Amino acid sequence: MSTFIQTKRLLKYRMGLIRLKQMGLEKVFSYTLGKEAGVSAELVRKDFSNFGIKGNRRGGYDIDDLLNSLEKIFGKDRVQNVVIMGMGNMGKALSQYRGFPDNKMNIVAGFDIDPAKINKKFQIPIYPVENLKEIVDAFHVSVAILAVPEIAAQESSDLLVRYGIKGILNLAPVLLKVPDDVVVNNVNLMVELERLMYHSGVLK
Amino acid sequence: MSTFIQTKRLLKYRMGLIRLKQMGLEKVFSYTLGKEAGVSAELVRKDFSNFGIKGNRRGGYDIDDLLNSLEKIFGKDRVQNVVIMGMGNMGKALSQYRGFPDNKMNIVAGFDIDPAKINKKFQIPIYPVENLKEIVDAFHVSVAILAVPEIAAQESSDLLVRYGIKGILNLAPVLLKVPDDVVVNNVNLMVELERLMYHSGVLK
DNA sequence: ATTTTATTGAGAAAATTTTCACAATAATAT
DNA sequence: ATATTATTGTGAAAATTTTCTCAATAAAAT
Ligand SMILES: NC(=O)c1ccc[n+]([C@@H]2O[C@H](COP(=O)([O-])OP(=O)(O)OC[C@H]3O[C@@H](n4cnc5c(N)ncnc54)[C@H](O)[C@@H]3O)[C@@H](O)[C@H]2O)c1
Ligand SMILES: NC(=O)c1ccc[n+]([C@@H]2O[C@H](COP(=O)([O-])OP(=O)(O)OC[C@H]3O[C@@H](n4cnc5c(N)ncnc54)[C@H](O)[C@@H]3O)[C@@H](O)[C@H]2O)c1
Repeated sequence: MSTFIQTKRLLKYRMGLIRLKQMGLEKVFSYTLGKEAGVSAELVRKDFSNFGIKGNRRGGYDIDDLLNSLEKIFGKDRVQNVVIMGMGNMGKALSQYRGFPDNKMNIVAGFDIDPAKINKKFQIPIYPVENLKEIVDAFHVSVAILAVPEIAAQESSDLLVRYGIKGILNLAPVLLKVPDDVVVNNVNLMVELERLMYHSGVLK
Repeated sequence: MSTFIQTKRLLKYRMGLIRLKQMGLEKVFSYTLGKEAGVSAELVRKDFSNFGIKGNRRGGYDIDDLLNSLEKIFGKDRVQNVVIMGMGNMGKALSQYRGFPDNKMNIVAGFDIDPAKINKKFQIPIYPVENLKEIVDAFHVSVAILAVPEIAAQESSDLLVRYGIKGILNLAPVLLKVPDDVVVNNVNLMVELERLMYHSGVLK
């Protein structure tokens, strides 16, 4: 029913709705929102229907109602604490991203094994990995962003799992072995760039 | 036939094969590679079959042969030049990523409208956007990474398209309007983190 | 009030993706 | 040499996702 791919679209609708609302709109039709999110109108309606979200026949959907429904589904009523493992180029960039706090995702701390990276006055505090348990417990963190080098990814993942992390956004180009109750979402920017080259026909 | 989703898997196989080769292996079975890439053995075989890649019945696949086939498909015989538009946190992090040159993707330049960002001695040269055409022509660039703020994304995209870019890896959380002959690959890290939270059940 | 119109909601159909099942066959064992 | 075994390759089946269709219906027009 609620597949991995569907949630991606729902979150895109949410983004689109926020944008449309900022533009002063109050109502939206499946067709409009579909265009905003790059999806067919039928699929927009089917997605909402699957999640029990109702519109008004002929009237379209009320943007505020839709946003409320979506924000209930995606827990936007509560701030979610997140940690970053590996404060190199990627980790640092992500730690400064305004989009996260704007969306109730609060990066509480970064961790690194490199002593030179620790305690550098930064957007967020950076600790040695020894402090992981302490912070995870104190802030009730259950989600982490993994931004360590490929070679260290599995061992870092094991550490995160040991201290109770249940979701890992993995930026390292490796498949992590985790227990069944832990979810990994892999984002591989190299693969995305390679795919783009292939599909844009520049490799011919 | 060659869908968007399939290329993602092929590139994961490629990554897995490189890793297995580094570990000293010379042959691989669909089952092994599938485990490495998080895919069923049948699907591995079907994917290869669809792209006309052959193994040896009972003997499995020869890793070097497979890599050759894949590198032919993904043009790894030639270096591809890429530019980055927007040299803020994200753009800078990406410009320093070793993985790109290691995979024959050569980041030739970054562009920014902020004068303070220009010509700072950096991994790669950073130019004002006025120099875009010149660099794109000189280096025959057809693919760009877009890392400007959401508000500037469409206008930057228009500029890239005007000067002949055919593929855009878009990190900004907006859907770009581009002509039919231009391909956009959207990577939205916020959506990926939100999705992870949803699917790891931490929002309940 | 009644008719017309635009849009949702959902079941059915189509398309796509994944798995199943097994014949073909190459390597190994007897 | 022959039999056994493991693995590929691929059509067929199953599952999933997307599109098609159209009845239901709320808003707007008459
Ligand atoms: N930089 C990019 O643009 C980019 C793009 C795509 C993917 N990635 C991937 O993201 C990951 C991070 O890339 P990066 O460029 O930030 O690398 P980086 O080398 O700049 O940073 C890695 C950081 O991790 C730390 N680290 C190493 N081992 C650790 C451990 N066991 N525990 C905690 N910290 C540890 C290092 O000290 C360093 O600070 C890599 O896996 C890379 O492949 C990066
Ligand atoms: N930083 C992150 O971790 C992160 C994560 C996810 C998504 N993103 C997205 O990536 C994009 C870049 O994020 P960032 O954090 O690097 O932002 P940033 O503000 O650090 O950098 C943006 C850069 O773009 C430049 N710029 C602005 N308008 C421009 C224009 N018209 N032409 C050329 N350059 C221009 C700015 O001068 C700045 O240097 C944003 O769209 C953001 O939403 C960033």
